[in-house]
Order: sequence, then C-alpha cells, then structure tokens
Amino acid sequence: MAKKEKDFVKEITPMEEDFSRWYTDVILKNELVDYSPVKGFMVIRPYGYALWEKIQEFADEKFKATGHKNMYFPLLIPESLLTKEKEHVEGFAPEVAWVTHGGNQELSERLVVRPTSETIICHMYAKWLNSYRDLPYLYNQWCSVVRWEKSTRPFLRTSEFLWQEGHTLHETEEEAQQETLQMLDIYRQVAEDLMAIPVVTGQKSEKEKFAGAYSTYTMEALMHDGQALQAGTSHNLGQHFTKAFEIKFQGRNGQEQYPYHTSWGISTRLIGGLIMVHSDNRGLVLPPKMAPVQVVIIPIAQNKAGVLEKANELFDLLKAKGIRVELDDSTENSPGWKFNQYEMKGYPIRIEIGPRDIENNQALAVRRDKLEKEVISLDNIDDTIAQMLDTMQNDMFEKAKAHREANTYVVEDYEQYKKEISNRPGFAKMMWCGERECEDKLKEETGATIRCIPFEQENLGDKCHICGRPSKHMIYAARAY
RNA sequence: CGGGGUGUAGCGCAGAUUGGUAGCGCACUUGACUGGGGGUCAAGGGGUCGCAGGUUCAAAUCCUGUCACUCCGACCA
Repeated sequence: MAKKEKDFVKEITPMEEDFSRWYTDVILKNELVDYSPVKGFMVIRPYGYALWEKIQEFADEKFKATGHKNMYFPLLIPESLLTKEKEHVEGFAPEVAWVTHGGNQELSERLVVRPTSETIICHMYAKWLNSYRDLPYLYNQWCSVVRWEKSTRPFLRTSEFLWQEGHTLHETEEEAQQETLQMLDIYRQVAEDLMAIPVVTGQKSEKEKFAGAYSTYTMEALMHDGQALQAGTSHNLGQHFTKAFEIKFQGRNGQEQYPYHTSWGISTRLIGGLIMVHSDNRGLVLPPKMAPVQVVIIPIAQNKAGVLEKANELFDLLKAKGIRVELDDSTENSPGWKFNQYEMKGYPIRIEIGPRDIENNQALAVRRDKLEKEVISLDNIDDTIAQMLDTMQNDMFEKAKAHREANTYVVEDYEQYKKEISNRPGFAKMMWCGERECEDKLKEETGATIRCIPFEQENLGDKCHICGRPSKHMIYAARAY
C-alpha cells in the first residue's frame, strides 16, 4: 500500500518541491490543455474548456444585467489602424503577428492578427456614432487574441488566449470612470464569488497601465507560492482613442465632441489562477460553483442487490435539486481507483454508497478540500449535499483569503525588504512617492513590481520607502506571473 | 533574446561512460475471479530511439548540426 501511495504521488510533483512542475503536472494530468504543434499555442481540452464556460456564463450574465450586448469584430486589423494611437502601437507592435500574404499574393497593406481590438472597434464606432442620443455604447465581444510571447505557459501566458473585451463609449468623463469601476467590480465578483479567489483591487501605476489608457484598474490575486497574478483589468481610455480615431458626436449643446471610452477584459489566465490558488498535491481542487461536476456518486460492490438502484435514486434526487451530479457505475476500475481519479480531477464532493450504507440508511461523503469521510443520512440527503457545497465554496474562499493575509506584510525598511524578498514571497505593502524612478529601482533591486495602488489605502508613514521623499500612495508590491 | 534541463511505446523512465537482437512500470486488448483507498492471475498488441548529416562491418549509444518542449531571467494579460 505504501508503495502505491508513492507511485501516485510521483505522477504529480509536490508543489513544495517544484511549484512550476506541480502546476504543469496538474493541468496535463487532468487533461485541461495540451501542447499544439505551434509554439505557445495551446489546445484547451474539454475539461479545461468547461472551466472557461463557467467563467463565461457567470460573467456574460453580469455584462447583460448591466446593459451590455455582445458583438463580434474581425480577427484581422490593417496596419494603418493599429498605428493610429501612438502609445498603443508602441506597446503592442513588438508582439503582434503579421499577415502579409493572401494565397500567393502579397497584400498591399499588412494586416495584424488582433492583440486586442480597440483599434478596429474604434474605427467602426467612428462610422456609427452620430448623436449623444446614441450613447452610451455598451458592447462586448468573446474571442481570442494573439500576442507573440517569448516564453509561454499554459493558461498563464500563451500566444493565443481566449478572453472577452468590453468596449464602451460615454458622453461624459464621469460616466466612463463609473463604467470602468463597475466592470472591475464585476470582475471582482467573478474572482471572489464564482472562483473563490480573493483579490486586491486598485489602480495600476503609469508604468504598468495599458498602452494607450488614461488609467488602468486591476484585480490582483496571490498564488499559493506567493507570487501575484493580474487577474483582470479595466481601463479608462479617456479620449485617447476617440480623438485618434475621430469618433465624434453632436452633444446636447449642439457642439461636436469626443466621447469617453473604456475597455476591460478577463481571460483564460483566470483558470491558471484558479489552479494555483486552490489545488494541492493530489491534483485539482475546484470550488463548487466552478466545478463542471459537483458531486460524483461511486457505488460500492455494485453487483450486490439494491446498490445500483439506490445509487440511481440518489443521482435522480441530486439532479432534481439542480446539483451537477455524475454516477460512476463503470466496472473497469476499482472504487479505490475512482476515489483517486476524482480527487485528481477536483470534483468537490464524492459520495460512496454500498451495501453497508444502505443497511444503515446512510452514505459516505468526502469533501475534496478536506478529504475527510463523513457519514450522512439518506434522509434529506439532497439538502445536506447542497448545504455542503455552499459551505465548501465559502470555506475555500476563506482559506485562500487567510493564505493571502498570512503572506501580506508591511515593509518597515526597504534595505531589509531587499534582503528578505526571496525568502518571503507575498504582497508587500509600502509607501511610494509616485515617481517612475523608484518604481524602476524596486523592480531592478527586488524583482518585484507595483501590482497596484489599492483602493483601500492605509497610511504606513509619510515617506517613500524607496527614496525617502514624501509619499503619495500605499502600494502592494510583489513578484508576479 | 540570454542561461540551464530534457527528447527512447499513449504516459513515466532505464539503456549511452564501455557501439553488437529496444527494455521496465503504468495505460491498452482478451478472459476469469474481484470490488469500502489506484485489485489478482493468465494470455496478448504497440517503437523508423525528435530530425538531418557524419564516423563504423555495425549507432538509441560516438561526432556535427538542427528542431521541439520545459525551467530560470528580460518583455507582456
């Protein structure tokens, strides 16, 4: 038995030993993704795609509830459009894929595969917008984008990734700002309420903001290894693009004016975050709301009279309750094999039901995050399980939050911080003067970046921890993915 | 783009120093017994050793080149 345990563990590298390998093992063993013949481009397999669909369902519903509609814009963008907004092209040009030929013929103008769609969308908006009565424009698209990355990792950084990008136009600056913050809050809900990933929300520094943005807001999550992950961004683009693209409308005063513009996105990167926040050395751990299958029923000694009948009865009951349930009555594998298999796949609850249970009007339930067997009565078992799922969702969020708090600390002394950072991953809170010079110095000396200027500010002193000049903001710094 | 590592069956690996019939575990196929934490027995199938050159009577093994993946940096969601 000890030998078999060891063999199992060998399939997934323990995270303490090598976090990166652990991550790769978990996603490959679970068949979330596979490598494709093109470097940096990943195949998302059914179980991985199901996770993305959960994110889509949740987010899309929120987008619609706040008045947004979905559209679809083309994959290819003419070079001339990409280059219209100066900062934007500087930011993205180094990592775009070019289309230069159609069939055998060289194109008269090169096309880029969209790295993001502000330019093509603005081009079309300029054509459509006439009056303040048309505003606001509240549109979103679900699509993939391509950024030619130098080094890639499944979900976290791939050359092509799936995302949604919202693009809105507003009559006033205030409305645009409100929209930007509203969408960031929806992202926070995706992370916290759906995925049980606690996030810090705030504003990006000038250095870290989106190429072409007036201001960028972000949510940052802390992974199990203490590195930060940018989990979603919402940009107030001001009039940068609307002026560059000549998007104009006739205002209430009869004057022609430029609208205010926002864009916001979340991507399949969130799935990488999901794994790095919750999963363990036995494999995936999925919060119930994210799990494609929430409960698996495993009949024991199912050839014995009455076992399968009872298992099916239980299946119907849970299904009727709206629980995503699966019954594994396959005979190829032993129950023990199934236990391990479903633990690896992160199914939130496993129910074992065998002759002894039926005799006692009970079943065994095991929560994936706790891995403890619990005897539960068959009476009202649908309520019991629904309750367990709720509790588990909540516990997972609290656990992740406790981990983040345990790994968030105040920097008292910058010199000390420089020495400690390699052994002390996590969010470091410190004061900052707001100067780019200090931000660069921080990056160079510690490898950490300013993740955000959080909305929830604390006063940790009146001097910049890096240069000693008067401070402007409290920031969160961390090494990031 | 710099530095390291790895390419041998679907997966994980051994074989290389010392060249000589391509191996092991898991998975897979067939059958029987089993079934409460990866079951047992029996019988099977599956490989141009990443690719291209070279050395040799003979190359998975030695030499040269190349490609891919991966990790750590730099760049970015």
